[in-house]
Amino acid sequence: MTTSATPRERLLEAAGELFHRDGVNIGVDALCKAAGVSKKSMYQLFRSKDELIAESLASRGPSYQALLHPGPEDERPARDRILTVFERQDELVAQGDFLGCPHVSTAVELKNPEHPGSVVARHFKQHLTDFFHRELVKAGAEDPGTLAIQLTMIFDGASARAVVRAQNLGGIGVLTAAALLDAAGVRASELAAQAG
Amino acid sequence: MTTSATPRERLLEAAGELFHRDGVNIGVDALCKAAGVSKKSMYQLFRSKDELIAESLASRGPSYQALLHPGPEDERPARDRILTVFERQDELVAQGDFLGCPHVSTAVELKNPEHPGSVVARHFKQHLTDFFHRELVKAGAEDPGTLAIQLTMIFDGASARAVVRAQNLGGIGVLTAAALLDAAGVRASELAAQAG
DNA sequence: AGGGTTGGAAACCGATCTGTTTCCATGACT
DNA sequence: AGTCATGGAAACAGATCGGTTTCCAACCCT
Repeated sequence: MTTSATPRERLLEAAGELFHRDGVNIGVDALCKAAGVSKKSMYQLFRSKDELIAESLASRGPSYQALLHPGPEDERPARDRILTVFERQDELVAQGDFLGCPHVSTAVELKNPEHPGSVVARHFKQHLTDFFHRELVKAGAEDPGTLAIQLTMIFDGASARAVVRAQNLGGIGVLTAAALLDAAGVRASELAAQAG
Repeated sequence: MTTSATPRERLLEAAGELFHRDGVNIGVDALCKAAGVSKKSMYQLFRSKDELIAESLASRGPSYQALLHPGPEDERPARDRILTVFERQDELVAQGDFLGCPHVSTAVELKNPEHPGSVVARHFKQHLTDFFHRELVKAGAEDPGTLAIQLTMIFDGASARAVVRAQNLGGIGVLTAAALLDAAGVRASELAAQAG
């Protein structure tokens, strides 16, 4: 029985997992059953299924981000902090239970870019790009704006490969991100140029 | 009325479009209505909706490929032929009616990698990788296998950006692919080393 | 013109969808 | 102990799902 935490938390947790595993077309009945919450309660806590989609995606954002990003206690150079994201992603893919980035998958399934869930997905991608951008500025990269977008693109490309189960060379994301950083002059030996 | 071509062709055409635009969860009724074909005929021509998904995806593969790949009459160096794929993709994205790679979207929605539609998607991605590989071998690249996969990954990453409507720098795919080719020594000035 | 095949329109099946409602068991507060 | 709010179980509504079947109009060939 899943009777810990509040009904709202249980719903967000179950929704986050089931929407990702089975797609956003999973029924509300199955969702509520998994959460141990009645439909009545669900519709008191959320206006609609669409709102639950968006809120569950948003609620899992921080933990997903924490899983990928290096913490502030990691004081290695920006280049290593950036590559950490791709290393962690590769680990998830290697574990075999990686179903693609939940935000991208949800946006793909929803189709409508105005859907609240698509908006959340877009914001999450922006957060990732912003992280890359901050680190690239620290590293003194020449065009951090473009490079940050390129890195995000590689991240999503690596996700897509996992989804279609394309032949996977382990570490292809790290390898490609590193190649781009090299090309941009953000080398391993580069000193972090703090502007603080 | 859509009464040209055979019912089978009309179905494949409508299915290819509607599955892509509305997702694979669109109903068989809507599909048949769009194709001007009865459900009875549909189920005489295809064993199930799942088979129709796979066959419509497969049937649109060649034209999608022709849209992206340079033809054999394009005798420019391999590097240019490779970049053509990304240029054409950028054009599609810029037109605004780009909903992501149909193969990746379908695989994302189906979840099950054993689904016949997912198998078709995987094969399509392999074809793209194979094209890159052939060109890279022609260009004498050092590690064509890895680089071909990296290019495919960039292709899918660029698709994902379009789907989530992330901030789009025009030509980010071309730019990134070119950077990778540069890093691998497949330069614009490189002479094609035909092994024929 | 007449016989036979093709294929569309639509009813039908049971299951499931989102969302609402009713009913009742439980637990907290006084 | 008695009142009251919380929330789960489940029936319900109307629509739609994938898939099957019936019926009939339109065409083919001789």
